[in-house]
Amino acid sequence: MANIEAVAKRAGVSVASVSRVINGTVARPETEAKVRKAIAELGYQPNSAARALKVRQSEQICLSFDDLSNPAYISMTRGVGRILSTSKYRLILSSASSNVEEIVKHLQTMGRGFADGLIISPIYNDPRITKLLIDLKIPVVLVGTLPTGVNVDNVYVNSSHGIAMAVQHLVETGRTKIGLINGPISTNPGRRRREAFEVAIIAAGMDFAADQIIQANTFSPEAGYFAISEISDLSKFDAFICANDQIAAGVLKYAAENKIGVPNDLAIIGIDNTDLASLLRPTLTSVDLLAEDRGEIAANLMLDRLANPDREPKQIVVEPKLVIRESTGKK
Amino acid sequence: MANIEAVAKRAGVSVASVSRVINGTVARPETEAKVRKAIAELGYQPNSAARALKVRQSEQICLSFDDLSNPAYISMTRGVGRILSTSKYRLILSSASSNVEEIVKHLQTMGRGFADGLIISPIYNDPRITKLLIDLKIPVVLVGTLPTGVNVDNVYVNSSHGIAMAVQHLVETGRTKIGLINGPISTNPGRRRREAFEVAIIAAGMDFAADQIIQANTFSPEAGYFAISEISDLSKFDAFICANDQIAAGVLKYAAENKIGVPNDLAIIGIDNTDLASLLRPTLTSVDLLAEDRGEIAANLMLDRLANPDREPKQIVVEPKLVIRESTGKK
DNA sequence: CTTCATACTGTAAACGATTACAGTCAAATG
DNA sequence: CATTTGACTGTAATCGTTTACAGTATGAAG
Repeated sequence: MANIEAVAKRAGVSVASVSRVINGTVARPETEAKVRKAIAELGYQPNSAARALKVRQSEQICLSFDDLSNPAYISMTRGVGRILSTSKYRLILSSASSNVEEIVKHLQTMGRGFADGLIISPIYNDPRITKLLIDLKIPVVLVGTLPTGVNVDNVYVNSSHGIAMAVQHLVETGRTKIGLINGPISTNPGRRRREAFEVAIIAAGMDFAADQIIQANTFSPEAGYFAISEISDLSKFDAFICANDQIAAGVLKYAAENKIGVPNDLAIIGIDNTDLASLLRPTLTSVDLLAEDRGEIAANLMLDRLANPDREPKQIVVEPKLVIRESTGKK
Repeated sequence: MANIEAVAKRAGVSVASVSRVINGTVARPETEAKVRKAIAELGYQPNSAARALKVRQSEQICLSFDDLSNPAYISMTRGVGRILSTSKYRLILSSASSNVEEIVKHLQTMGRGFADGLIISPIYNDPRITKLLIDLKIPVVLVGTLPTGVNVDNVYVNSSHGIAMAVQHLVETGRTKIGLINGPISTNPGRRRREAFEVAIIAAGMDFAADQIIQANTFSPEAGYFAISEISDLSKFDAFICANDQIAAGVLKYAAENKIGVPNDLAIIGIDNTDLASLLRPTLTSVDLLAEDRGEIAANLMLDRLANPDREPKQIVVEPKLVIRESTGKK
């Protein structure tokens, strides 16, 4: 593999001149020509690791989240990508899927010279990740609930408000027996949705009982389908709020297969307002948590922080929107 | 920022010993203890770029594709991730979305020391990408149609066969006026689907006319919806094969909104057999192109190539499966 | 013709790790 | 007690860049 010295020798110039040509600083046209010729002849490609080592920058920003299958994160990625593409930074994605240890190792590597910044949206509240976020020497932007002790730029959505809007909408359309089909309680979103639901139900003047909450064990359609199929007496409910659109899709599927009328017998609300919502039949009322916007905001926070490393960490909160569709028509 | 020398000094040992402790080679227990203490006190984290420079390995594999919104690529990513997680390599994703120049720059950087291998599934047949694939000094595995002149490991799916199966299935269920709602003809999949469709129609003993093919301008539900809405006389068709499930979802949406009975008036077949297929109403018959399997195969090819850099490039072909659901019931 | 500014160019020292090789020291052996 | 062995440890070279600084050549000005 050719290195810069080989190019310099072949072109009959110094390594400094080669470097300058590559990086677009001053050089006499004929010097530049010689260098470019040598580069072409040797098929030379500068070594990024060496450059990163020397200039202490990789010009990469790492975006990390846990669930690639969740369209909300894909939207977030799109938002981040849009902003970053206007900057000199490249976006690289690191999706864990596997165990926490691996993602920690991965992020550490990133933090040690392979990335200049980390945007992370962890769904599990794992102490190893918290520690990592504290120890990391590169700027971090966290999307979601900030763990205690972590003092970094943060953007989160007021999802409690979203759930309150959903409950209120159901009440207004005549529902009195509202359930929550939640995602895993071990996740941040799962925990928050549970809390918010209880608060919202009580605020709406209804009684809250623990069995109004059904746990799905992932945020997937299959889990939603299975969760509703396990309910012994469906007549106890006339509406479900689902922890995300994916779960809601599974619930709708179950309803379709079991001739449960939606919205007549059962109103369904999803969360995230992903593309799915308008494709399903009936179309799905959903609380838009503005994942793409949050991605954009996170990326902007990162760029701002990179340009201005010493400013105080900021917290930005996004207000959700309720998008009403067919799945919550009047009873 | 602490470096290895600072740790060595603090621990009262040499840099070599520190390095050995970090990398798990021989060291006396008390030496190791001193080093670990110093590392902890200084919050030292080894610099990955320096390591990558010296050992000429980043232990990262880059997966690159053009359309993050397409669930098929997400499945592929899952397949790649599953295999890679059993190896020492980390997976990093690079999704272009933006212009070709940027992705080329990104991939070049990867190829220059930030990644040890590149798995790429390009949908556009751009000469700059072709050139990149030829010039790149790291192993490449290409998923999809191999451009001429590129001689790398390759996995592709026999999508023509998939389309032939779809046509045949439609014929068997009594359809005689079959259309193709294709994706952009400027993409590899778009071009191949068009060709395969024509061949399959003729092979089925029917006449082929150019106006049987409708172009959607992306592979998205919106594009599918728009494409079908632009057809002046829908009665010319009793079945559509759609270039992917996303487009099919848009078509189904149009059908639902316009009281077109599926499958009675119109049979619909998607391609990719994504999660969407079983969530839509009616459920969607779809040609499974086994994206996840292709991802696994690509990752295995990469690992094999990394272990064995001199072997001849392999080509692996995957056979699609037709998954029949409600959207293609008998007329 | 000398002097000086201008415009490049080259030398060499980093950046932060890994590792071949040589050195040290204690215990085991003769 | 001298020698050998084995187990660590340290020195210094190296990976491929960038860049401060010094050097050189050219033309303009005096």
